[in-house]
Amino acid sequence: MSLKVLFVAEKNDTAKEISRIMSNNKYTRREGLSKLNKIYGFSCKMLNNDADITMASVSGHIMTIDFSLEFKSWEKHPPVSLFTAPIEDYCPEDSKPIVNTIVREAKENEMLVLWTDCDREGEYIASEIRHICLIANPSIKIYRARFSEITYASIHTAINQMEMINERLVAAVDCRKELDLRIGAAFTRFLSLRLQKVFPYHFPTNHVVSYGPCQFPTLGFVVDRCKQVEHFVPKKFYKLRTVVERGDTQVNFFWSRGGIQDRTETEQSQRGCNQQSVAIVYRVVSKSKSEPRPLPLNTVELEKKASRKLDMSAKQVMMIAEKLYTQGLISYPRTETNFFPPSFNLVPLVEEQTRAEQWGDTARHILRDSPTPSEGQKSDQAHPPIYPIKHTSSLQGNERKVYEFIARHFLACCHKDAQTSETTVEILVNKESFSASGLIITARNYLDVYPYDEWCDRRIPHFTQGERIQIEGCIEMIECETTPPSYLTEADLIQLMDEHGIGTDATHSDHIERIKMRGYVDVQLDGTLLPSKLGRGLVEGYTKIGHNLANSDLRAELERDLTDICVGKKEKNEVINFMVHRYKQVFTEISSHAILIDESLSNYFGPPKQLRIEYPHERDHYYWDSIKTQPKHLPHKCSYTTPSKQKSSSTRIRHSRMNQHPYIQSTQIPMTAVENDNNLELCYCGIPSILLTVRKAGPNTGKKFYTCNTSSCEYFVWDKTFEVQEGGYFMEKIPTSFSSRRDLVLCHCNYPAKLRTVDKDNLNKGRQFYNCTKQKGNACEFFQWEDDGPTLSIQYFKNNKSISDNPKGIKCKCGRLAKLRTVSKDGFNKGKDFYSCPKPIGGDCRFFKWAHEEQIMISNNLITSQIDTAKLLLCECGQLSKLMTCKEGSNKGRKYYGCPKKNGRWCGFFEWA
DNA sequence: GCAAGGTC
Repeated sequence: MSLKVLFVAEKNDTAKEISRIMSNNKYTRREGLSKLNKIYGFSCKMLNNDADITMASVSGHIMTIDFSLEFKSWEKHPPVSLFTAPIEDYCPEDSKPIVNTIVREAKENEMLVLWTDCDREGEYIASEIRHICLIANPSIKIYRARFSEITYASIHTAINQMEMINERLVAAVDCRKELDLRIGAAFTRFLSLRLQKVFPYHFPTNHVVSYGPCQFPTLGFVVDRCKQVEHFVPKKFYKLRTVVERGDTQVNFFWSRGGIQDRTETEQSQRGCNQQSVAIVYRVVSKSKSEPRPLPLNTVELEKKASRKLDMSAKQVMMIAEKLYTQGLISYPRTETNFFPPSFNLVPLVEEQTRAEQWGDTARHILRDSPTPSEGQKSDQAHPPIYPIKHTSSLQGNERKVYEFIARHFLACCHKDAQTSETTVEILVNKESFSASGLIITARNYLDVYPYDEWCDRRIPHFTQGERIQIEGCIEMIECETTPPSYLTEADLIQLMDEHGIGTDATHSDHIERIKMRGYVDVQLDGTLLPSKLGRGLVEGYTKIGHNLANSDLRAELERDLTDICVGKKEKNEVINFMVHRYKQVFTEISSHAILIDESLSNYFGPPKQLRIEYPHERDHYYWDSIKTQPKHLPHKCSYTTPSKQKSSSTRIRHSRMNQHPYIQSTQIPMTAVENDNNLELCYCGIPSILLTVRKAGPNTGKKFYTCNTSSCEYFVWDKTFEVQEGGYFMEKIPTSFSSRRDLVLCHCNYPAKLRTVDKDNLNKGRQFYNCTKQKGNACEFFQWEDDGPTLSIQYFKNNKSISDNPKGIKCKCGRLAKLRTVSKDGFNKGKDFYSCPKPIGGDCRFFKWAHEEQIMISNNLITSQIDTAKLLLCECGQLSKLMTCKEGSNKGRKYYGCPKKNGRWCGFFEWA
C-alpha cells in the first residue's frame, strides 16, 4: 500500500520544478480550481515507503488581516482605537480557489509536506496551509521540507530530513503583520482626516495621506539627501597643474598633493615651481589590473543597474521582469542569491544564447572555455540568481531592453574579467611631484558583451625615467570648489533601503512607487528624486514634534525584535505590547501637537482654510483619546504666543489669536471668549487655556469649555463650574471672601446649607461646617468646612426644579440627591423626565434613572439583554449608552459603556462598566 | 480610503 502524500509549494513554478526533479520528468499534470496553480502527480520513495504524491501550490500568502467590521469605517472610531481594535484573519476572494483546491486534496491524503520558501514569510505561508489542511483533515500528518535550492541533491536531502514548522518564525511574521497594520492604519487615518479638514482644498475628502513603516523611511532618505544638498557649504581648494606637450598629445600632470585649502601655501609652491624651467621624469610604473566581471544577478542589482542604465523606474523593471518570467523567458526574478550553486548546469543556458544575433558570438566564446561564473556571497536559500532561460528576438521596447540586460549580464558573469594596463608617470619640479596616468584595456573579455560598464582607453605617450622635460615655468594654480552630493536616484534609494533593512527585495520598488503615488516625492527629468512640498512638510512637522517617523531606525529596531522572536530571545506578545504602547504614546504626542504639522505644511501650502476648533465632537476624532489619556504638561512646543502677553482681557485674547493664528482669520463658527483673567487651567502646552462657549446649535449649546489659547495642542475640558440647563441654574466661579460666601453655600439639594459648629470633644471642636438643613434620613451628604478655601456660589434662575421634584429622595451614585431633568433632545424620549447626578456634566457620577418607570423607552437598536438596567448611562450626545465588551487586547472581556451611534455620529462617550 | 508581505 502506497503512502498518499500531499506536497504544497509556495508557487506553481516551484511545484512544477520539484515534481520534475523528484519524478525524473515523469509526472502528470491536471487542473486545480485556481487557473495558475496546477496539480502534479508522481510516485517516488519516501521514508522507505512507496508514495503517491500530489503536488499542489499556493500563490504566496493565502490569508490577510484587517480590522473587524466595527472598525472599518474611518469616522466611527478615533484612529487611536486602531492600536487595540480587534483584528480578523480573512481569505480574500482571489485566494478562495486555491484554498478550495488544497482543502479538496488534503481530504484525499494522509500526509502533508510543506515546500514553501525557506525564509520567515515562507514559514508563515506554511503555517497558513497547515491551518487549512487541518480543518479539512484533522488527522493529516504534517511535515516541513527545507531546501535552499531547487536541485536534485537539495530536494532529496529535504525529504529525508523533514522537520516541523518553526513556530518562532511564524510568530515573528504574526507580529510584523499586526504592527504594520495597526501603526500604518492609525497614523494614516489620523493624518488623512486631519489634513482633509485643515487644508480642504489640497486634500479633499477621501484623499489619503498615508504613513507606513517602510514607505516613510524611504521618503526620509529622499528628504535627508535633499537637505544635505541644500545645507551644503562649498569649500574652496587649490591644485597645481602643468601641461606637457609630446608630439600631438597634451598631457596634464597634476600636483601629487591633490587639492589643498591653503591658497597661500599653494601660491608659494607655484612660485617655487615656476622658477624652474625643467622637470625630471622621476618614475614610470606600469601595472596590470583585472576589472572584475559582474556578480550573478539578484533582484536588488537588477533594480539598481537596470534603472540606472535603461532609463526606467525600478518598479517598471520589476513588472517587466515578472512578465518575462511568466513567459518562461527568464528565471524567477525575486531572489537575493548572487552565486550559482556548483551543481547548477550553466552550459545549456549559455548554448541557448548562441542563437542571439548580437551576443551569440560571445556565448560561443564562453562555451569554448566553459562557463566560469563569478561568485557572490548572498543567498536567500530558495532561489538561484536571475538568468535567461530561452532566447527570443521577438520582444520590443522596454521588454526587449530588460531581457537583453539580463542575458548580457548572465553572459558577462560567465565570461572572464577584463584586463587592463595602467601606466603612471611621475615628474619632479623644484622637489614638488606631479603625475599623469593612462589606461589601456589589454583584454576586453566580459566588456565585449556588457556595454553597461563604460570603459575606454586613456592613452598616455611614452616617457623615460630620468628624462628631462621643458616646462618653461608654466605651473598654473586651479581654484576648485567642493560640490554637494547629487540627489538620489532610484538605484541609490534601493541601495539605502537594502543597507538599512527597509522592506524586502521584492518590495523595494513598491515602496518607492508608493511615495511617488502619494505625492511625497517628484521625479526629476534626470531621474533623480526630490521630496515634494507634502513629503517635506510632513517630515518637518513630525520632526518638530520630536518624533521623526521617517527615520529608518524605527524599522530597524522592529527587525531586531523580530529576529529576537525567531531565535527565542523575545515573545511575540511581548514585542506587540511594547511596540503598540510605544507607538500609541508617539501617536498621542503627535496628535496633541499636530498643529506643528499644520504649521509645517502651511509653509508650503499657504494658510489653512478652515478653523480647526469647532464644536468639540466635530473636532478631530482623536480628541476623545487625548482627553481620556490625559497627556498632561507636555513640553512647551508652541511657537505662536507667550502666556504673559495674553492675560489681560478676553478681547485681547481673541485679538492675539486672530493676529497670530492663521486659522482664526477664516473662522466660520463664531465663538465667544469669556473673561479669563483668573484662569489657572493650563493646556498641554503649559500655558493658561482659554474659556470658550459652544455656539453651534445642539445639545451642548451654551456650554463652556477650556481649550488651548493658541490652538497648538488638543487640550479640551468642559468647564465644570458653569452649567446651563433648560430652566436650570447658572453656576459661576467667583472667588468670594469667606464672609460674603456664607449666605450662598448650597447643599446638594440646592438649598442654602446650614452653618453648624462641632461640639464633640475632638481636634475639630469649635470648628464650623456646612451641611444639609434637612433632618437625618432626608438630608443629602453635603459637607464643607467653613474655613476651607474659595468655593462655588450659586445664583438661582427661574423654573429651577426643586426638591419637590424628587419627593422619593432618589440618590445618585455619589450619594447626592439626584436632579430631575427633562429630555430636550428631539427623539423618541423627548419630554420624558429622568434623574441624574446634580453635578455638572464632566464631573458628575453619570447616574441615570427614568422618573417614571413606565416611561422607560429603549432605543430599538439596543438589545435589552445587553443593558445593565441598574447602570443606565447617558452618553455625551444624550443617548443611552450601550454595554459592550472588549474583544481583544489587555482588556479583553472587560465591559464598557459607549455611545450607541454609528456612522460617524459616535460622540466619543466611554466608561468602563 | 489605511500597512507590508507574499505572488501573478
